[in-house]
Amino acid sequence: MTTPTERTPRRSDALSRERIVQAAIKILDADGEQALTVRTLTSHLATGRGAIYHHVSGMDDLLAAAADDVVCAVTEHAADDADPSSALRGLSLGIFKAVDAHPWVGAQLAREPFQPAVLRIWKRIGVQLQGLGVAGSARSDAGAALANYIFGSAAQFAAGARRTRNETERRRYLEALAAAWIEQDGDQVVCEAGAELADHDDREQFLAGIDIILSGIATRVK
Amino acid sequence: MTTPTERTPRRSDALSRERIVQAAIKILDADGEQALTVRTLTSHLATGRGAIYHHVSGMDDLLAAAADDVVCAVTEHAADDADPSSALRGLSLGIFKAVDAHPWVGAQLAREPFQPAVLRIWKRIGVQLQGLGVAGSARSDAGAALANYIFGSAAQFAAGARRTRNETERRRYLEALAAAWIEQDGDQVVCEAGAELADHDDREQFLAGIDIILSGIATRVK
DNA sequence: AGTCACGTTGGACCGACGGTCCACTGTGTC
DNA sequence: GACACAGTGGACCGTCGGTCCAACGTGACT
Repeated sequence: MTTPTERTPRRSDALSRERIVQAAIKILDADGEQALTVRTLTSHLATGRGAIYHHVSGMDDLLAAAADDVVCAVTEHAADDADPSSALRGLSLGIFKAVDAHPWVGAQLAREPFQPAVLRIWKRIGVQLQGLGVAGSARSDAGAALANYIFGSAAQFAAGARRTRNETERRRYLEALAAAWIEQDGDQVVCEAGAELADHDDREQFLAGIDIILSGIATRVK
Repeated sequence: MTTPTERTPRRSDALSRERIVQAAIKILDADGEQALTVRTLTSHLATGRGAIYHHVSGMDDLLAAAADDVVCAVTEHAADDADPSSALRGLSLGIFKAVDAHPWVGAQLAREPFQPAVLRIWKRIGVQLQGLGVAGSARSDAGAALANYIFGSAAQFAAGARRTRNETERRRYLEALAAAWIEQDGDQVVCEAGAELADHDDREQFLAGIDIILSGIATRVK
């Protein structure tokens, strides 16, 4: 018979949602996305399968929570004092660094539109756009342009990082790719793009894209 | 003993890579991404499992080929005669329609950076940017801005379509989502964004984003 | 016309996955 | 000291992608 008295939450050590999420992040960072299974997780936590499902509803929930944890660290520390454009650049760079350090976050951001991590980013963008004087549906449009560009880029970086783990491996991979690409399509544009592929810097290119979008927004707010 | 003579490719009917890809597209369109398994595929084709792997290296290969088939129809029919900006808008709209009709393509485009379908899009964008007078690393930057925005948007649409299959269901879902969002964060920006969420038109917003990026590119080419 | 090599087929089989279920345990409450 | 129950962990389930291999039948060669 359930008494109407307060139920104490029992002991606070041992398993908890927070500990599970942290363990998941550790596995994801160390061995990548495909390494995170319920089995590896339970073995890291030295527990059984069922216990985990008392704190987390499933893999989707866990991945969303892990991504939110990483993104939260970025958005919280984002500077508000700078002017809105700088703040948006800073936010973007922060997300880039986070995805660079945790490639699985990039894939996760593109996977599910209304997960906490994504909403967090939308909100930060929205606040800064307001500071920029953009409002109404123009703000939605501008926010979507920035957010979807960021998510798209993040997904591409994540997929790239999944293939190559260090810089020389990456360069070799891109060169081979460009060569194969040029071979099967000798178009001039393809040749030029292939030539630049191996040389380009992901970070610089990503930030250049942010600047392009900010310029485009600026031309409409006047 | 392998004779040095030409080997004829045997009969041309029966199973083929093309037939397998078409069957996969039919399944993906009818029942979504998670419905495409090697088992459903073999049952649709009335064959066994091993036969499929003689024509397709695995699920990744199959999904990439299916996406390429859809994207190819878009890029081939894209108009070249219009001015570059219109051509880029037309290409974007074509991709939007394709993703709208085949949501799984959106998820696939964001999954793997150097699959054929993605390269096809990159190339079309590159060609039109050249027509716009953008060259060198500026073209890479501008192309990345457009492409990653498109891929990010496509992934978000795909995920949205995965949840809701008709318009009223979609509206109800978005309204519930906006309400939940506003409830847990009463910020003014969040409230306004939530209010606009249910009303906005994906297609218009997507095209507005393209225009923003094109404006941004235009300010740099002068 | 007879033989035979080999590309093709399809089903048995494998290990691993996410998730459910339930008997047990150890703790805080009465 | 007895009890109730949140928390735990391992057995178990169905399904997945992928491999393997014996059987088949076509087209090429003699």
